[in-house]
Amino acid sequence: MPVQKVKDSSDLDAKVPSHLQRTSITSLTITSEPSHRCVKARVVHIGPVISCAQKDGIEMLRAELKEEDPLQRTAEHTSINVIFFGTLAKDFSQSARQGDVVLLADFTIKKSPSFLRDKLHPCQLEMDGKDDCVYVCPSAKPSHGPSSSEAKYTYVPLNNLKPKTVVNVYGVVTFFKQPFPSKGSDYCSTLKITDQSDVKVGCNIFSKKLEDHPVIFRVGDIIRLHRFKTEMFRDSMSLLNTYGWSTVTFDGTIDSPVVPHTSRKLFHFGESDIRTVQELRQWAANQSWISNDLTVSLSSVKPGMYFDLTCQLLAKAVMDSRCILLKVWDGTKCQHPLLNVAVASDALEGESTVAKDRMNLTANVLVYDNHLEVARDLKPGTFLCFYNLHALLQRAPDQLPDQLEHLSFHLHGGTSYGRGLRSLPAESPALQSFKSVLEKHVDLDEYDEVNDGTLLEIWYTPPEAVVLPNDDETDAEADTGPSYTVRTCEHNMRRLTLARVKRSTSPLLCHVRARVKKYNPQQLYQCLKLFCSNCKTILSVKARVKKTVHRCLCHTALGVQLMQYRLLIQFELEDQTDTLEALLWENAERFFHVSAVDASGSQDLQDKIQTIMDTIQPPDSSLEERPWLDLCVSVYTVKDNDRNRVCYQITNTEIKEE
DNA sequence: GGTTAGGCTTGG
Repeated sequence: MPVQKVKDSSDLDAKVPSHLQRTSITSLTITSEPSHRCVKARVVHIGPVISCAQKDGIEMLRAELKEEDPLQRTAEHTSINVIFFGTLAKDFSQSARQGDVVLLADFTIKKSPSFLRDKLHPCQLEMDGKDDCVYVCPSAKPSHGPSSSEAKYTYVPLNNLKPKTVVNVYGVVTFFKQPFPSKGSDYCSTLKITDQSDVKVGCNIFSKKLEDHPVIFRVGDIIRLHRFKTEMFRDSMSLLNTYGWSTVTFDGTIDSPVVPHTSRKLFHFGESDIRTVQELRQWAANQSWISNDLTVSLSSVKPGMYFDLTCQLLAKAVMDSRCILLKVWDGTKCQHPLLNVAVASDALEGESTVAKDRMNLTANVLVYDNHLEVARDLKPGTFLCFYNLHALLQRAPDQLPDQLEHLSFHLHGGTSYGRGLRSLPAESPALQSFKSVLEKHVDLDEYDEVNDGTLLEIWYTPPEAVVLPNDDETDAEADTGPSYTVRTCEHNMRRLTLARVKRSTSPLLCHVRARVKKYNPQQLYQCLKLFCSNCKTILSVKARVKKTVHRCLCHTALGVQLMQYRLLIQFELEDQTDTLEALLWENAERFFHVSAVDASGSQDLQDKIQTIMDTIQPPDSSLEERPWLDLCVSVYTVKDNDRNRVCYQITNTEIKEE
């Protein structure tokens, strides 16, 4: 069945076959039974028809749909990808436009392979065209508000405003501040707008409710104001919201769908609004102030600059009561070395940025004072925009005076020059070009990076170590009972307590007797890693990823690198005196008598590792019930953000096999 | 039934 067009959104509802139940995008899961369901949603993006090499050259098209149900619009996962195959792809490409509302049924639900990257929806819909049902309602017929009885709203051009009147106006935003707390009881939005009359009018909006403030992403966005009061201020006309006020905003991009944004459940929106928005877009595109775009990518940022940055949040950490660190990237490489702000891994929320740090892709943004209110609620993965971000050269701690200074980013306190930040919805038109840049980094995303950034920094093979001479403070109290492990080294040393090991200086090789308090990762399949011996990148292996090559991160001339399977476990050891975190890395295969590459393909070998771990640390066991382990431990130092850091690694030790 | 802000940088 080809794609069918209908005239009105209500006609779509009439097309719903009686046996089908309308489902919200939000509630779709991989286990949803699709045969009785249909979705109605707005098309926010249509990709090109492409030929899919993996599927015998069949044509396919990706479209992005957004929830239309107003009750669901604030929920999570309101947007979803739909893949059309075969003739349906071509049909859809010819029949549907961005902004149209579509009704889909008889789709299949698959896991979305791009979810980690686009954060849209864990599932995607697939339609192969055989019996599928696709209805399209063009956006020229608005789906909001009364469609038949168009109420008459009069919009006053900005050069015709008279003082002390209540008016409706349309304008293009030339300046804006994100809502900020006023000294009174409300949040305040401050903007300046203009129209074809070229008169600029200041506008203040006061409301206690943040969600009622207009959502403005950039200069050039278009805003409609209803019931605003005019008043003279410093010889110019200005506008202030008054009883019954409302605002609706639109993206300013020419030829993008005219999609109204407002928190109001009911609002008027008709053909004339679409025309007005299109005319304002056309006019503004030729104005000099619109090309004065402050949006800059990391690749072109210069020291000292104030600029707007569209980016994605990778990780965050509270620094103190007046400062939050946001680690972000925009997929472009900065020309200046970027400052890395060191944070304890347990204070960091979000993914490890170590691989991106190494490629000079991670910008560390320090967000201060009044901006904390917004920054606090941001979740890693969110797309966001900083306004009036300040790029500053800074010396890293411990950095020598003759070394290159690093670029840091500060969102200073206050709202001067529109300083602020806000999250962007994943389908925002402001993000479309940005997302295509991120696509180029898909090779980074195909793997989960190791969650704990501290592990990544400790890939070094421990250096040749000093063997500590005999020491009086051996662990006399330690159980002299059997050990579950055996040391394979030939050092003849007495044991040290963990407390003594911690006080020692590196490099050092020593023997300890300890129990395992806990270990990471708890899900043992996650201990299997892919390791690039060239650039020292460690990647987690997802079960379905079979690729063992990657684009090497430090030596681009070497190109694609083969990665090796490795095992990596972090132990927390304990004896009577202290606890100690020690890695099992270089010695892991010998420790378990299992090769990592074999384990990658064998459930039996993975089970063997699990059995060993269950013996070392029986589930739900008390510390006393756990066996003692005789271990040889290497104490060594790594550079961690220009600081020396002492690490411990289990070496020369194997599990005893009966 | 109506204060707040009414753009205009810089510290950390």
